[in-house]
Amino acid sequence: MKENMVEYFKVLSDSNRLEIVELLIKGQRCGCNLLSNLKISQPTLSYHLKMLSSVGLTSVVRDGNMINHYVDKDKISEMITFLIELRDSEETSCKI
Amino acid sequence: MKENMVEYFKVLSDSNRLEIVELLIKGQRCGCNLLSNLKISQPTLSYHLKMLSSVGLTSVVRDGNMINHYVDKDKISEMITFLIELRDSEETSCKI
DNA sequence: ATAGAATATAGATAGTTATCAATATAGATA
DNA sequence: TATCTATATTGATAACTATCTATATTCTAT
Repeated sequence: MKENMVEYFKVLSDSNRLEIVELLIKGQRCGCNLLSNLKISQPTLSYHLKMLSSVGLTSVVRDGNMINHYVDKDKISEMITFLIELRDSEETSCKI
Repeated sequence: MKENMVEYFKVLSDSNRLEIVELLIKGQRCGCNLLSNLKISQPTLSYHLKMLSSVGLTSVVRDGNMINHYVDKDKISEMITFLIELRDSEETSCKI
């Protein structure tokens, strides 16, 4: 679980990737659409999209020539759950 | 807001720092205490603690020789709020 | 004032990351 | 099949990161 979180945090710790997620969460899009909304080259976008899907935050579905990307909201929910549990850890836990 | 999030994600995207936050959230601790719970050198710990406090995720309070660190839970709450709003963004938003 | 403990800084380094230009691949369709 | 569009890969590079050892600083208490 925690190792997953480190991966998710890492992937979201780049402003271009976070922007991509913000765009995708409103509905799936192809790379060419994303490209017109970002100030990066196509290979760089491809690299970022690969990072996102490599940890499972996004998935893809082909549509003819285009490849549509979408966010797996369950992964976002996992992050939310993790952070809530982290925040609400009891102070009375064993400190060693 | 979003730039803050990128910073928070970056700081939490290292397993040692996430471990530090998990230890600190249960109650404030000094570096020497943290050190005994981690497999890193004292300077490396100092470096990580500085990263955490530089973005405001932790703060410090001196207690004699020791410096106690504690997590600012409001920052964790900010992350939770951000992720919830991200996840629940309406699909009907403008796609351009 | 000196000594000891806790913490910080400096300097070095191996590894990682984000980025690009150039090129390759894959799929659709004329 | 030839070509066009979308996407991926390669190779290069500058910048950044995590880590260490060695050393410095800071504070407390003797």
